[in-house]
Amino acid sequence: MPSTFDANGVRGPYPLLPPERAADALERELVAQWRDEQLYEQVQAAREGAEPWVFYDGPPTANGKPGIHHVFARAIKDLFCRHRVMRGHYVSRRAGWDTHGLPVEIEVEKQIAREKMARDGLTAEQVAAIGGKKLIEEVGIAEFNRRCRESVFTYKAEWEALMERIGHAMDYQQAYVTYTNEYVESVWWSLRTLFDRGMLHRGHKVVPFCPRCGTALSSHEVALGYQDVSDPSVYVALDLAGDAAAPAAAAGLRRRILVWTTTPWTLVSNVALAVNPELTYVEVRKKSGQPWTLTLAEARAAAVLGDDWSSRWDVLQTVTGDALVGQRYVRPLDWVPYPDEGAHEVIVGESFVSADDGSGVVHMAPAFGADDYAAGQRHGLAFLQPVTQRGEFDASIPLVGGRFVKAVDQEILGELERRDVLWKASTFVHAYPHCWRCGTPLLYYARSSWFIRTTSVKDDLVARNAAIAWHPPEVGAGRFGEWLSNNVDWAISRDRYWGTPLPLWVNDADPTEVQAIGSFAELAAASGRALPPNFDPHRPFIDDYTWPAPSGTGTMRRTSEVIDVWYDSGAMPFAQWHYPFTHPERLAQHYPADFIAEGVDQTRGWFYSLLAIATALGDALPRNGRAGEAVAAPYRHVVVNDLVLDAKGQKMSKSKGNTVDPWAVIERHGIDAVRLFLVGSSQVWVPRRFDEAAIRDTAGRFLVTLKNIYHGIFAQYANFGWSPSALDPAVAARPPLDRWILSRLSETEQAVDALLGDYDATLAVKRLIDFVDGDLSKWYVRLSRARFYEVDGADHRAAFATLHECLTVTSRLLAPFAPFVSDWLHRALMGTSVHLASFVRPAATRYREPALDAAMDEVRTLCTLAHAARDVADVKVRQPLALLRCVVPDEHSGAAALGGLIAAELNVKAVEFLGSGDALVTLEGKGNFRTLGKAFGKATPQVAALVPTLDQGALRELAAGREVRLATPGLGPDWPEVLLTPEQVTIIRRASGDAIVQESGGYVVALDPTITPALWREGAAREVVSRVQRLRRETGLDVSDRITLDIRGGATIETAARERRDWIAGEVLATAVRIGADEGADEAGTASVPGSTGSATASLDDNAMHLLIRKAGPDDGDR
RNA sequence: GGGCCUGUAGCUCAGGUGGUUAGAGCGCACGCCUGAUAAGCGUGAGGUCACAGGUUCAACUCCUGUCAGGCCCA
Repeated sequence: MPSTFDANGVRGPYPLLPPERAADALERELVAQWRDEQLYEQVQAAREGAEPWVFYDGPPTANGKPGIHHVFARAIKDLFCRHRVMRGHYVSRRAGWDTHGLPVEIEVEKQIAREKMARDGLTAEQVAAIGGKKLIEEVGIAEFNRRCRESVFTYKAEWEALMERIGHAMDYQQAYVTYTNEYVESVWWSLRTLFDRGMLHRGHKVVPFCPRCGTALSSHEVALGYQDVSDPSVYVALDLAGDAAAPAAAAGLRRRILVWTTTPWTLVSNVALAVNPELTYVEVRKKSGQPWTLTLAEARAAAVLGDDWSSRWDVLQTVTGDALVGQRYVRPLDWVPYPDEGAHEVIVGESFVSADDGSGVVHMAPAFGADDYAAGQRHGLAFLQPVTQRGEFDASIPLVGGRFVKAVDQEILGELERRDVLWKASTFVHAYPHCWRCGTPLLYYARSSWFIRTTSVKDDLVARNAAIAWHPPEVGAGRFGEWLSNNVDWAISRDRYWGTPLPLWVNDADPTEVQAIGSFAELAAASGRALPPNFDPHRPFIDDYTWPAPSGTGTMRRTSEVIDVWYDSGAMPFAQWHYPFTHPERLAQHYPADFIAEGVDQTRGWFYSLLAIATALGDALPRNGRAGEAVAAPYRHVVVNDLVLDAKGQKMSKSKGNTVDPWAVIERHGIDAVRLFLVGSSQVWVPRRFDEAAIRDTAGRFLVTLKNIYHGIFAQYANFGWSPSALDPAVAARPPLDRWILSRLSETEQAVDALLGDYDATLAVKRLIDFVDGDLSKWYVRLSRARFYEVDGADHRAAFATLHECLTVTSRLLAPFAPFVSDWLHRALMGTSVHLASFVRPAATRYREPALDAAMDEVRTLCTLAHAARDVADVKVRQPLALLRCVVPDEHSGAAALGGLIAAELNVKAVEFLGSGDALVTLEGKGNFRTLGKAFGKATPQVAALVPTLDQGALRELAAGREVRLATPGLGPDWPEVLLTPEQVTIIRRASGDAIVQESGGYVVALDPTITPALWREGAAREVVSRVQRLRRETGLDVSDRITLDIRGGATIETAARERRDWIAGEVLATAVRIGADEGADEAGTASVPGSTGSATASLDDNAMHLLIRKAGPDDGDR
């Protein structure tokens, strides 16, 4: 039965997995197989009706190629979903696509620009000068949006192919798409709900603005674009006016105040200066007697004027900031006339002014800074806005009119110099936000925008966040929590084209009259027009829907903006189900999520938009509590992963050219190894280096070991006739080694399951690798190898049954991390897909024997010491020795019962365990600081120092568990004597006698290194076997081929060989063993079949030996 | 400048309610094994646990500060 061949030429019931088989090829076959048998659908069907476990997939934008960091994030999502499925849950895994927004528009805009260059013969610079918005409006919004809709799925096929290749089990067939009418309608419903609750309002705010894209950016978008740039650092000294009482003024000196800015172009719009009322300011004059003074913060003097400033400057006056408030000054540039309203050229007090940089005096341009704008509101300052939305100065401005503000630093500086107000100009490098798509430096710019009043639910946001289990917790409590507590209203409108249109209609005669439309039906009713069958809610079509204002005057027209794409993705919990329009019960079944996982860069992105929208909507969503009533979060657990860096620890970026092509990496290592490496190398929330050498050395090696165990130990021998059957001994009847590995297996199974339940994938991987490598491969298989060479007999069956169980359970534990090789293994062993299996076995079938685990640990420690002793003795393991004596800290541990394993592993004839009472043992005492410290406090070191002085009698008492009284003369009157308990003293037993001793942590071995002539002969016989086995391999024989063997050598060798002739024959599968010339050995080289003979000469302790093997023909028969 | 994280062997990382000799893998050296073989195994050498103070009988671990790196935000 075992030597049958199947259609693929594979022998036996267990398919072979040769180590040279490339992981990539094996995985690709499984990809195809899974597709053919619709494995994902099978898995989902098998769990239909089971307790749901809800997962949300953060939708990616498919207009860029997926990178290795996507593989990382998806490996995390996938593994927890797979684990929960195998745990018995129904896990819906609906993919989604984020399809709106600037990223899409930018791509299409680039196409349009390229086409225009080609068509009109323009250069890139000429096209860029036209500006994005003009370019788009030239082709028309309808055409532009049509192309956006097309472009958004440019890389959809590649995404889907990669996701399939990496084994990301997700439903891509029914993916939700944010641009669909259903999705948009749900988003409208939510916005109308917020509008009705008074949470949607129009405001005027300073926002980060991209002049090229012509749009404001959300804070999460700003976060994406910080770059280190060199900017001007400019000090201007402005003339102070008034205050004739000042000493310098009385002395007729010109008085100036020093102001620092990094944006000289905003000086054009300067209307005020701000000082901190609490800070101390000084007015200084050069000792060399120039006719002018400077005023600045005292704390900044050294930094601005030099560390030795006090030796070169006199302080004329020291005042606090509030004394400066209200004083007048002369603005640096007078190009922009003041409006009728608002104060100007005045010093105001503001607490945000710090003494950490600059001069302690800040210039205020309310149109160009959030702080400035707020100060402008507080102090009623004038508002100068000489800059267009394209970031260019109005044409009416002298010198710089029509120029981009960031490009005219030199002109401005020159003008300041001419006007004699420039004090000092240099440059400095700092992080400045840039447009995350086009790289243009952002401007802070006051403009009108629509906001969600998230500040009104701030407490609720914080409370709901507290209900989220963050992995790691510090992201939720720190990074995210800190930020939430400083929440500002969410600016959701964008002056763009390809996005969900903001469903607000405003009366063109009275902007305070606003209507929110919450569904397509409402739109039809309000506009009095039936919607066409091919209704498209996007621009520009939606803008055609207008109607007479309900108030009687004017026309309701849609406000022109679209919404922030983060709102789209944050609305996915309900919008993916077209809530509340279709099957509203579906949302209740899928809300809230049990689990989401994304990169840390989503903290202010999707993590926030999900929470903000859910909180703002409150009880408009099912199972979401009432606003203000902290009960629920839209996701219960979130696993946050950090960046994937390159091998040198550098951030990956296209510009550095150090990005990794996932396909190439997968081809080299297989995705299983890549996934294991990404998840297992360190906690996922720590940035990790992507190092291919490390993949090979860790995950790759682990998988090779696992395949070796299956192929090299299990399958090729099991195919001689073993398969699970009733003939296999019951677990309790198997040898200790088998029971031990099964006990370790059960412990690993429980640990991995618990760790995954606790969202700790990294530790789970490490536990599993430790089991396979440390316990199964390095110990169980190595010590059991000989048991796999036969398939009959109880011991052999026990070994096969044990290893079969270990491999089967291991494949299940591995399935969430390495879904391919685990599935291959499970199918090979059980005939079924691992992904349909249960993650853990029923508790009753998990064998545990903790005492055996502990005893085996001791045995392994003793073996380590014994190996070290053999090293010291310089006797190789092949040479048998007579005796090894062992001592363990607890003489009643179970290690002694496993002495046979030590004897076999160390090749010694006998292993003895010595107890405290043994004459060969001397005891040593050592203080146990942990227990001594509790009892003796400050006297601990003195008492501990006395412990080693205890005599053998006292130590034997302690070893027997009795207390000992100890006189302590040096300890003073408080401690004339102490009572030592056994817990306070660690007893170390040392074997003594004529032996090589190794000791560690209370474990001692003593090896007798004597090699008697009888032991030498036994060693020589083993040497012969070893040489013959090597010859067999070199000759290319199969493991089951029979041979004939000729041995010739000195008398000692031949005597040793004759003594163990039958044993040698059995070990090397020899049908005949001839020893010495008198037995008529053939001469080497007479073989007729090439490759079937081999010979070798070796020497053993100066005794030469000649070996000749010959493949036995069918005629040789058994002897 | 603020928030969060990190700093342990040449490299990648564990760990510890404070307690005796701080661990693993890789790499390195030496050796073993030879029916897992373009495999397997063992032993060993490598560390003032970033630095400085403090608390304590005892600090790599707790506290404070400093330095360096990372991420996020100003």
